[in-house]
Amino acid sequence: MKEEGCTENLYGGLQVYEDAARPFSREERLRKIAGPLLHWFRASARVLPWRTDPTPYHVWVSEIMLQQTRVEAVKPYYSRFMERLPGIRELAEAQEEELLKLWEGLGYYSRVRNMKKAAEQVLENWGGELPGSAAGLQKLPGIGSYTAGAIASIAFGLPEPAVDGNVLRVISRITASRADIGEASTKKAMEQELRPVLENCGQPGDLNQALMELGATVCLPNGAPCCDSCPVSGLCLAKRQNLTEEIPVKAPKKPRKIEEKTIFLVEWDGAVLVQKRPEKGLLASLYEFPWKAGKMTDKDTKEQWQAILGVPVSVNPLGEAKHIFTHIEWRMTGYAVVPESADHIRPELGEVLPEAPFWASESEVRERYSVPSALRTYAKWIGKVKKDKPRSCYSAGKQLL
DNA sequence: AATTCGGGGGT
DNA sequence: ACCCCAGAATT
Repeated sequence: MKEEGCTENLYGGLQVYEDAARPFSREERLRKIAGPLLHWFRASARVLPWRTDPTPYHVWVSEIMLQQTRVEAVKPYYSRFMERLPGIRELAEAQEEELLKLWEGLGYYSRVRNMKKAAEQVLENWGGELPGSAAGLQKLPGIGSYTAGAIASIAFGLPEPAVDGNVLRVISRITASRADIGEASTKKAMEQELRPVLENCGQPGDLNQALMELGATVCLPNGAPCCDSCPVSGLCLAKRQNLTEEIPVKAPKKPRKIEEKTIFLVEWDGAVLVQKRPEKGLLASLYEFPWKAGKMTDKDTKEQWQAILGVPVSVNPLGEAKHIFTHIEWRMTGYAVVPESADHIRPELGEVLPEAPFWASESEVRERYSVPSALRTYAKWIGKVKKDKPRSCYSAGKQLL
């Protein structure tokens, strides 16, 4: 019977079985997965942009982008990034604003800020080349135990573990471990267990990638593995004991905080008001539209902006939007605000608003300023709000004409 | 040991 | 809704 949600490419290569009467020890089991996994990986590895020429820089950039991010999402970002910043020096010398624009939409923006810092340190302390050891790599900002192991093994051929979410799931299932994969101690123990396996496999970079590739394409999460396609199913204790639904074990996460906000798209003469977010915290240093906590009415909005700008304004509703972060949920209400008169408009808003919003053209917002995806629903209205249209043109964020 | 960092796709 | 993702830094 075909496994639900799986493709039908059954694995027909090298497979290892064990005598049920004399099961392998935990150590033996892990040692024996290397051969089949390497064989499988060479035959079926996905072709990925960062695999064609795995220099330390290429592997580094790809691994940072891939942190908590799917391969498919990374591909276009990686290509554009490499085109613009082909080496460590270019990265170190790039402006933060341009880096954030290259990262726009990818999320976890401290990743790219840390990468610039690390590039500066590499020029300063390592002669412009990434350190060739896991310990040296891990001293750099943004490189933790996983990424250090990934670069060390893939780019330098060193037998270092690279334990990510995929590997935690794959190894937990193969060994039928019920240890909570959310615990740091579980990850640490797994890294130590994998060391001798990597030291004896001959191709540590490929084995690390094979473990991840297996997790991403075959040993899928949420109790939906494709065991018929798995090169190590004969060695997998979770499969034999029918525990693939139960393993891996992970503690539940706490609920999100809900924040209500009202977003203002203030447009005048082909420009829109934007402001820079604080340098620390959520979406640090990205650009946003002026906003206020809570859900405001159009009447409140009109009064507020007439007071701020010093001229009469018209207000059109842009509808509601929701954006879900890992730990916060924004529930937004948007309004387009358009001054009725171009005369006597207050040009410098830093005097009246602490966030100091400024006027930016539509093309500047598109090409220069990094705006978080959370605001995409409202950003797409830039340049489409015409004050000569009657307000009935807009209803619940949808253009009726 | 917990919390804080984004965003998107699959179920 | 809830899950997860080639995690790391900070508290």
